[in-house]
Formats: sequence, structure tokens, C-alpha cells
Amino acid sequence: MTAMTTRDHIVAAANQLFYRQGYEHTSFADIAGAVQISRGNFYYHFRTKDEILDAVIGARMAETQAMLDGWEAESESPADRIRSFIKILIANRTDIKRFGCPVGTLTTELAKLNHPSQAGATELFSLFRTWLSTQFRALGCEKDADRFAMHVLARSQGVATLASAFGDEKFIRREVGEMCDWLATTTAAAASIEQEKD
Amino acid sequence: MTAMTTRDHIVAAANQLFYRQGYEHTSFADIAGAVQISRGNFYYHFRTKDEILDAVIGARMAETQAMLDGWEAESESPADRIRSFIKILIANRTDIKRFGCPVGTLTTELAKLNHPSQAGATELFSLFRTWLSTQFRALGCEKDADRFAMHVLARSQGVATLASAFGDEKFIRREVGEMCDWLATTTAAAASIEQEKD
DNA sequence: GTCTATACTGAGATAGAC
DNA sequence: GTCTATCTCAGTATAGAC
Repeated sequence: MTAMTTRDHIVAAANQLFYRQGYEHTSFADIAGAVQISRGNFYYHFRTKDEILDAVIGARMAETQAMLDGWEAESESPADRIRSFIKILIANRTDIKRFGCPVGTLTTELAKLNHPSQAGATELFSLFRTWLSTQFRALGCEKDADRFAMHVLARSQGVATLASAFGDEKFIRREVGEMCDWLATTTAAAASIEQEKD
Repeated sequence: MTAMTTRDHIVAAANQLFYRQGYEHTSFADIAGAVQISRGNFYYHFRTKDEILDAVIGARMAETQAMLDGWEAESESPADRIRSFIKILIANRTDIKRFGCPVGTLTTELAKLNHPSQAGATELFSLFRTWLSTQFRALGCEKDADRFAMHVLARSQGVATLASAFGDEKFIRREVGEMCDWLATTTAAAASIEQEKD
């Protein structure tokens, strides 16, 4: 089960390099070098660079889904689950300071390349969006669930972008704190409205 | 005065292309084609691609400064000035939906390329940051001025990133509205604290 | 499945004529 | 200041041996 195929190794290496160097700036030679295989062998597994990108996006989709499922299993409280999401900014702060958010930066790059896999990258965002939406709905924010989901996503993206530009870790922690405050007041307001209904 | 030199034309074309296609993905041929000059002539004006990038960053610095000065001249109210900043998201919505924020996306790209001009791109952010800071200070938020400036910058960045991913214009308008609400409550709170001091 | 060798392309960059 | 011609190199991709 633990035996990773060469293909898996390629996808894992490409995943990292696309994140750290960007998709376009990463060459076959870079990936082949990281996996320690020849460029020729490379083409046995993937015929084009676009194919690797799709495989990487697929891998990230699976990773992300697993992470979301994990948070769902870890806690019964939707608010705690949302906080788990917000706090990945802190958990991944070292990488975020250097390379930004993996989802946001890939989406941005593919948009500029007008790349056919743009939609695939956006699906990564959608995965978070619908999951966050579900949590907010569980908190009684039926009408505003998607709005809140997008709000949380947007603020996280902004924090990642600026943290990367200024390399500022304190800023990340501060903004995460403020997002948690926002979550508390917002869900409290939703709860009191729910109570009024009774 | 209105006579643009060839150099100016190159910088203007590069500025647009770097924004729309990204720095790396834009070739000399692209720029030369846009300006309608030969690639050879190109090198009379700029010896390397990095030199063009620096010229583009310089041009953006000047543009940005002029815009900030304009807002400063347009209104005596710091809150109105900050709103002018927030509302560029709406004014530039068409481009933002397609290509994101010019500052944020450039910074992100250069970070991945580990490009020497990274610092120059970050200065563009700093221009906004210190200007916003000044406005918040004028509103009596002495202690929180920079914190608020970064907060506004981050939220704008996040909105630009997600608007680009989902191509959603309503989302931009909604978030701009919420940022203006935030500004109103935040400055109101600062004002009342100021009053207490008297 | 993995390798070496190689073809092809586009991009950055230079030399020198006009 | 502008052009054409040309060089070099990196990157994608293929063919075919093992």
C-alpha cells in the first residue's frame, strides 16, 4: 500500500514545484531531476505538461477532500470546523509567507495563461466554498451561508497574498484572530435570529 | 508633451501584457508586436527583460502615486479617500475579473520566480499601505493605523483573487459594501474613543 | 518501464547594415 | 533609432535501444 509508483512520485514532485516555482516556470527537467528519473522516462507517464497539471489538480482535490473530511470527523461543532479552516493560515505559515496560497496562486497563474485547466483549479476553491457553506448552514445561517463562505475564503486569500509580499507572520496571526472574532459575532447574531423564530 | 517616445510605448505595452499574461509568459516578440517595432530595435531601448520589468514597476509607482494624490486632492475627508481606494475594485472590475489585481498578481509571480525585482513590486503595496495608514491616522486611529491599512489591503486582495477565480461581479459589489460598513463602524469607534479623551 | 540520443521550437540576446 | 540576420540555449517532445 505504501509503495508509490513512479507516476505518484512525479505527481508529488510536480505538485511541490508548481506551488513553489509556478506552473510555467517549472520544466520537465526540474521535475525529472526531483524524481531522479530521465526526461525520456518521463514521457512514458505523461505525454504533455498539461497532463501533469491535471494529475496535480486531481491529487490536490483528493488531498483537500481528505482534509475537509478530517475536520468534519474531528469536531461536532461547525464553528470549530470553520476555525480549523481559518487556522491553516497559521499551520502553513512558513510556506504561505514564501509562496502564498497553493490554490489562489495556481488559479491566478492559470488565468493569465488562459489555460484550459483553469476550471479545474477553480474547482479546488469550490471544494472549500461548498464545505464552508455547509458548515454555515449548520450554524443556522441558511440564507447567508454561501456569502459567508466566500467572505472567509476571500479574507484568507488576502492574508496569504499580503503575508507573502511582506513576509509578515505577526500579520497572519492578527488577521486569523480577527477572522475568528468575526465568526463568533456573526454566528452569535445568526443564533439569536434563530431563537426569535421559536 | 503628448509625444510618447518609443521607450514609453514599450513600457506601456509591457505594462499591459505583464498584467494580462504575466511577466514570464510575455515574450519580447509579444511586446515588439504590440508596439509594432522589430525585436532588434527593442534591444536598443532595453538590454534585458529584467530592465523592462523595472521600468514597468517604475511606471506603476508613478501612476499609483498620481492616483493617490488625486484622491487626496478630491476630498478633505480621510474616510472618503479610503472609500475611493476600496471602490477601485468596482471601477476596475472588468479587468480584475479577468486578470486579478495588478499589484497582487505581480508580487505573487515574482515571489515564485524568486526574481530580484520582488522588492520593487512590494514597494507598490507599500505605497498603498503608507497612504492608507496616513488616512487612518487622520481619522484618529493613531495606534491601529497600519493594522487597519493592512486589513483593507488584504481584504481587497482577497476579493480580487476570488472575483477572478469565479468571475463574479456581484461578489465584488457585496464585499465592497461590507468593507465600507466595516470602515464606518471602525472609524465611529475610533472617534468615540477620541471623544472620551476630551 | 526505463534509458540515451535527438529533433524541433521559441525565446533571450548580439552584430552590424542602413 | 531602426532594421535584418543570426547565435545560443532551454524547453517540449519523439524514436528507438535495452
